Amino acid sequence: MKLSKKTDYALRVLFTLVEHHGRGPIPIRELARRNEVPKRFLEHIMLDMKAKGWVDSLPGKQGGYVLAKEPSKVTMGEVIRHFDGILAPIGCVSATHYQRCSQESVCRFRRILLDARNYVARLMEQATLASVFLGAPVKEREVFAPGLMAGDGI
Amino acid sequence: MKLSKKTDYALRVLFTLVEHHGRGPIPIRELARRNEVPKRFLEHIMLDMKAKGWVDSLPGKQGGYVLAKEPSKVTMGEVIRHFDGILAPIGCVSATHYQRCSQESVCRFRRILLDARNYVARLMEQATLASVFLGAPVKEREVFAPGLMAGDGI
DNA sequence: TTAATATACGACTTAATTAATCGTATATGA
DNA sequence: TCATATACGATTAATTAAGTCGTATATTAA
Repeated sequence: MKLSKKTDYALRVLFTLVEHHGRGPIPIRELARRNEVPKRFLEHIMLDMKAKGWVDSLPGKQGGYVLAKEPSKVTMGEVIRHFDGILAPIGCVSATHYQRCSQESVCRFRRILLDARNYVARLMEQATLASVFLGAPVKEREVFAPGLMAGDGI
Repeated sequence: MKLSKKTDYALRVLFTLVEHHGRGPIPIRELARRNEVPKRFLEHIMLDMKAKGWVDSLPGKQGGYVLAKEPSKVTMGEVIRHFDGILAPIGCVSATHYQRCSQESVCRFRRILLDARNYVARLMEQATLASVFLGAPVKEREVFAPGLMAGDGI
């Protein structure tokens, strides 16, 4: 699950819209500036998200983009899947983009990749914009040091 | 963590060598055939793995490749990191290839990506060729159905 | 009504990465 | 000494990611 820039940008903007939810539209110019996303590139991303029904647009003066769904009704899994296509590390363990591999019956490492995909998929599918927004940004002191893992107190 | 073909091929071959460990060299031709890997492409992969000290080569008749380390001394994490460079879904939560992101202090989803990277990194770092080899191939009945997750009885 | 300010959207470009292939040199041992 | 291996740099082909550009259209505040 390598995140593309597109997905990264989309998520940044979505959380900006969540933060502003119910307080009118934000123009692309502003969304691009606040999240350090190339404006012309963001146009396509927003259009794409509008088609998915996640955001809505209002043209003209005072126009811009608003969230079209409740933050609790959109998951990170949906967003990542839409832009990157796959959550799994390899096609043969993907639920949504399964691709048969000739080695499946003898493959020794498929099981562990399945484990990885299951954890990540469950994590991302239960992560709504609302629930993730509430979990505040990671403070400096909380960040891992190399070798320090989840469960070690983070 | 999207696995490249190169990593996939490398792992396939490594497990073939684990299976054959202590019973002499296997020529590339055979490694390529058994694992459905393009032979000329595999040459580079083997060379690369030789440089890493994971395999060793014997030229001439009866030559080929053998495992150069004990299967318990090589982890899947090392192999994936070597060929794909990064285990984390994004640079800002990578321990080995950390890349600062200007949005870090305000990013809402960094925490959850860190969670994903921590689980996967720990899983792959503890997965030695030996331990993974012992966990037999996944049988058909054990494979997920869409929606069925780890912990649901798999 | 019109000028300013938005989004809409296809076409195009550029850069990077991935996944190879090819030719040839060199080492080994039966 | 010849058949059979690996060694290894050069090159290419295909795909994807990332971003730019021109222009059309909708809205509304003055």
